[in-house]
Amino acid sequence: MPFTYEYPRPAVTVDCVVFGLDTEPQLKLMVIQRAHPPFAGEWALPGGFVGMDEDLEESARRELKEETGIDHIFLEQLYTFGKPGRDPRGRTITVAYYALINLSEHPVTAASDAQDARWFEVNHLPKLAFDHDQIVATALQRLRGKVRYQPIGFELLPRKFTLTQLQQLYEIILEKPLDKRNFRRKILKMDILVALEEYQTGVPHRAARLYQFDEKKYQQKIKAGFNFEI
Amino acid sequence: MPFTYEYPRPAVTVDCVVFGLDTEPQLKLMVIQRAHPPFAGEWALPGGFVGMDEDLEESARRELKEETGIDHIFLEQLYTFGKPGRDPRGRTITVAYYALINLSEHPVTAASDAQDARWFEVNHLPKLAFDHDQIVATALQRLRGKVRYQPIGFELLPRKFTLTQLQQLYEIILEKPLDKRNFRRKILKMDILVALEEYQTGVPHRAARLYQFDEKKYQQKIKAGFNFEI
DNA sequence: TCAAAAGTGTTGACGGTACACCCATGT
DNA sequence: ACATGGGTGTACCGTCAACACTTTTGA
Repeated sequence: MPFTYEYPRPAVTVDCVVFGLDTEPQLKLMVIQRAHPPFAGEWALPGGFVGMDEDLEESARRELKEETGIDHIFLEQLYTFGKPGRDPRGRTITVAYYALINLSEHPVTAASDAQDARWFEVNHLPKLAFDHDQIVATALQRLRGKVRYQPIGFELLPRKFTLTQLQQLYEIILEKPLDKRNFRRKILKMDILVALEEYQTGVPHRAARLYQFDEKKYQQKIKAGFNFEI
Repeated sequence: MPFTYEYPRPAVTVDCVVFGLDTEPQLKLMVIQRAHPPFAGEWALPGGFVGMDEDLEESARRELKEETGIDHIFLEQLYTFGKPGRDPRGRTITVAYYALINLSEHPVTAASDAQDARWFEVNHLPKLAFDHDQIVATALQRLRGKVRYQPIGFELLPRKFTLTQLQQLYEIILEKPLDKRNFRRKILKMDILVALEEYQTGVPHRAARLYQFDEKKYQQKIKAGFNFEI
């Protein structure tokens, strides 16, 4: 191999901040219990070393699948953390990703490097290994910022959802109440949802209409200069 | 060292996308001519390998200083690129940063690994080494997105500037004309600029008033819920 | 029939946009 | 005096925020 670089290298890992929305409704975070040192037995973000022939995102998806069973979800690069000393094994740089998932449609199974994989309410997280607290804080900040300008909130809901579910999602993430009538008017006016001829079932009150996010229509509108904003 | 990880590791580099605003006015990009293989003699972003005991941002600032003489500027992490094959020397992951600078206040001097360091108009860039075209494209996208919601544009101007300069800055970055009266009203209404009792000099027409960005006031307003938006 | 959430309109305030002329200065 | 950019106000329209009651359904 030409021009090979012969100096010591940092190790490179990926970590995944996976947010899920529970039915209560609450914003939750997926954490695993580490099976191996360092920090064996402690809670941490799913993640691991990047393979030599693996793209970064591919790596993140693989680790997530191996450690939690979660697959095929919205995943985006978040930030790269590399402060010397953040890993007791020696210099380690981690490329963090964040993911959004609908809790009810994705059962979780601990596997491989993890003894256990569990959802925790984001406001009641256990102490996390490494600098994972900081990574989660960064991810939350990103989520709060991004959810207002891009329609990523739908990733947290089931494919068919009610307007009240959607509103609660924004209320939880943005941590402030929204006006029902104004919210509905605004979101429907965007014309990126399809109203289904289907309704909630099993609720002890009037059943709400179900909606779906129309990705195609959204992409068309984007091209025409449309700006999503809550 | 406990738990040392003994598998092969990717190399890790940093690269800097440095934007500058010229007086013409034009948005420019700093590129260097590589002194060493691979791609010796070709144009590329300033950057290099991360030291084993160096934080990532520190590393980016060091490389920038070494290769271009530029120092003490606005610099933020952009994105991490790690597709296998992006560097002919073998697996290399690069953490890209972007920087904003006022051209007139920062003279440039090629040094160290670089034979030459130069500003190119962003719409007329030479072919760049590695995947640096893609990194620049990502940085431009980020700049266009961010400049509207955060007062980072001031980093591109001299400390004292006219409202017309500020407007032109936004017109160049956002690639669309803005209405003079509306722009002025909007920016002054924000109350984050201080109007100086100083004026342009050496212009063959009425001299414009100079303004300064008031960082302190801005931070105060942010805490009080203010949102910057152009 | 009661409890619980679904669904629906109007008004007033504010901010955005469009638009044209006089002023100050240096040559 | 002329050329060049500096600097200013108003009217219209659309969007946002505030606000309360009736309807539907299951228990």
